[in-house]
Amino acid sequence: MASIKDVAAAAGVSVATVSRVLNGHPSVSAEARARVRGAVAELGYRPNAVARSLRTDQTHTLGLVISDVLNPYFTELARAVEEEARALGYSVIIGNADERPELQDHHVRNLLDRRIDGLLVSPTDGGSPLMLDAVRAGTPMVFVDRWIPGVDVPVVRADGRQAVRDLVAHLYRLGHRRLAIIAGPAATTTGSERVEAFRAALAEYGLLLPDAYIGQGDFQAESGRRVTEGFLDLPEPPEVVFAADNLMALGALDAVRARGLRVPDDLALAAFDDIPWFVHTDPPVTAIAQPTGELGRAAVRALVDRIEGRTPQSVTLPARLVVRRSCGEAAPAATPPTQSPSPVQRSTS
Amino acid sequence: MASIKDVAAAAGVSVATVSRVLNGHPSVSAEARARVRGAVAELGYRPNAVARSLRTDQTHTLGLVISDVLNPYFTELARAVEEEARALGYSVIIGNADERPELQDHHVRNLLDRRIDGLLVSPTDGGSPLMLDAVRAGTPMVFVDRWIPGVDVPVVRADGRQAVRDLVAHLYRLGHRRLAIIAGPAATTTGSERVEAFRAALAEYGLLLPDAYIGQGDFQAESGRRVTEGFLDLPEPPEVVFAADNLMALGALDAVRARGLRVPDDLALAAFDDIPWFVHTDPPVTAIAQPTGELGRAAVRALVDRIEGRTPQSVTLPARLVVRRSCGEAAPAATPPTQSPSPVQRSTS
DNA sequence: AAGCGGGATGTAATCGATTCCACGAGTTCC
DNA sequence: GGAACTCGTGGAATCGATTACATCCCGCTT
Repeated sequence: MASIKDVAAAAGVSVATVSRVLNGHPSVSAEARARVRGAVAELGYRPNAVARSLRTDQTHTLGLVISDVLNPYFTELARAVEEEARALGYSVIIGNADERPELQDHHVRNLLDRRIDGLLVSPTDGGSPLMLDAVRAGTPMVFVDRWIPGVDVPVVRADGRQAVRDLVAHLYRLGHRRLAIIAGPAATTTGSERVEAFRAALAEYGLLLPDAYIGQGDFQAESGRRVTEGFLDLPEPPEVVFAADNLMALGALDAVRARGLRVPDDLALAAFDDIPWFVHTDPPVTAIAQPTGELGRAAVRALVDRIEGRTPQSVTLPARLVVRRSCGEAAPAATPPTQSPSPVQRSTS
Repeated sequence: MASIKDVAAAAGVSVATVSRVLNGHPSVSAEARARVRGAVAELGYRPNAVARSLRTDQTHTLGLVISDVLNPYFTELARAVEEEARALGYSVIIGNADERPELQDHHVRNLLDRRIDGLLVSPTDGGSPLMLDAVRAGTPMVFVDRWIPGVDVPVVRADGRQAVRDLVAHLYRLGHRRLAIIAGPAATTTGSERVEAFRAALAEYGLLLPDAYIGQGDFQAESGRRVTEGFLDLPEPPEVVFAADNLMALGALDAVRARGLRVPDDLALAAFDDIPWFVHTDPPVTAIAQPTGELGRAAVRALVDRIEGRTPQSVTLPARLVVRRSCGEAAPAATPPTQSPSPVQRSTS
């Protein structure tokens, strides 16, 4: 592969001049510039990004460590991140932690070794020493979706509290009183926060969230199935389960169906994270939608601000409730069969 | 950040010795080895992958350019690729082409600039000069899922012909005679092949595939919707639509539902690519499942073989039909409600 | 005792870029 | 006319690793 030396030789100039042409440095004669351009085209020369990075100590690359690529929420996030990064002149390397802390560490280490300019993380746990060291060492970092308390890193996330309150209002109105939740890992902020928001919303209606109605999941479909089976085996099963993410909701659907029961008649279902498929499941699933794309873009902007010496801002955006049919019909009104009439907000996807 | 020089200084040896310890070179005394190890630990030293790559001309990185991250098929593929690569000591950089040739070129160029060791591509089109040049220049490359005819690059893919034949047999048995297809872009192999396989299978039953029953899609949901609407507006609409990928099937579902019609009564539906959600849609969707994980792993093995000087093999694995309820019930037998009795193969997911 | 072999180590070249500094030629200004 | 500048250019140092080659030392053979 042609190097800058070959170009210099072909153009009859020094490598310094070639470099100047390539980087748009003003102090090059029009004639030299033309000769270099010609040589570049002729040789099909492309600068070696590895060499350039070594010299400049910049890779123009962002690392993104997400918890699970198979989760549509995270792929949508990843897509938005990549788009915004590209627009700002950065590439993105994605690491999939698969909800496993040791895999997360593997990717963080790998990305750090590659000297990425900054790191976007949605932590699967309370934070390994590795990540904390990186922060302390000054690696530009931003948390997306989940974060680690007590660490001085900007956080870009959605606040679901109001939406959870709307959800509980919706459920209460439909007559449900025994409400259960499939929680995410307590080590994640999204895991514990969603339970607390749910509990607080229930309290407003004088309802309690007994321990038996808190199932411990891990954000994967299988755990949703397992927890739901546990709920159904209870002497007094809940009337509703609220899954803290879309994959556990999928597992819950599996479990209900495997018993020959039906949603919402035998058990109502709601989920955190809205995805396109929820419109077409049987029944369509009521969900809390995050502004995923906006979150991804805001996170990139914050990280790039930090990298380029500006002051990054934490960002919190509201999530919103999207009512469908998985919790029961509010009123048998004359609406299209896809959507349910909603006092709160109507599904539009 | 500490460099090899700092380690050398701290350990009281030369950088050459440090390098030898790091790379497991035998000719280092136990004592020097221990001192270097100590210095490495104390300084928290990590080798700079950028510098190492420049010198060795190896990045231990694979590029993966996929057509669409939002398509669950490709995320599953990406996940398998990353896993296998990691097991073999490589990292993966994913580029999302979003079915747009110019974006694909952007990512190929970017990956090449980064001097990745090899490239895994699922081309969105017939192949840009850039990609063809890269092949000619000797960049190790393997095509996954889709490929470019006439280019000497190993291909790892699924053969859906038998499964399509099984699907048509299934449809014929259910009494359907007017079958339509939502095709992918003709520039992609999967786009044209699936149409041909479908046409050939129809021919075995003496059925024709008229032009009006071939809708031109682009593997995105929106095109599935548009094409399906076109089908429904025909004087003689088809009884079945076969979507060439899962996203177009989602669009087709949208279109049918928007008209207040029902699957399979008003229009039956089948899709290429099976995904977990198809079990829970209303109705569950009959699909052709590819051995996605196996494809991803085989592709990585082929690419790494090529990179490490062995001879890579093309691989073709069979796809299989998974019958659910979206084409109608074969026979009202006493089976669980989730699954339909199938003469061919039963859904197990 | 001289010579040889081999293990441990260091010196320095190298990968492909960027960039500081020096130099020569041409301008401008007094 | 000469000092001071500007502009275009090239030489060479540098980033952080790897590795060929040279050197030194120790022990063994003949």
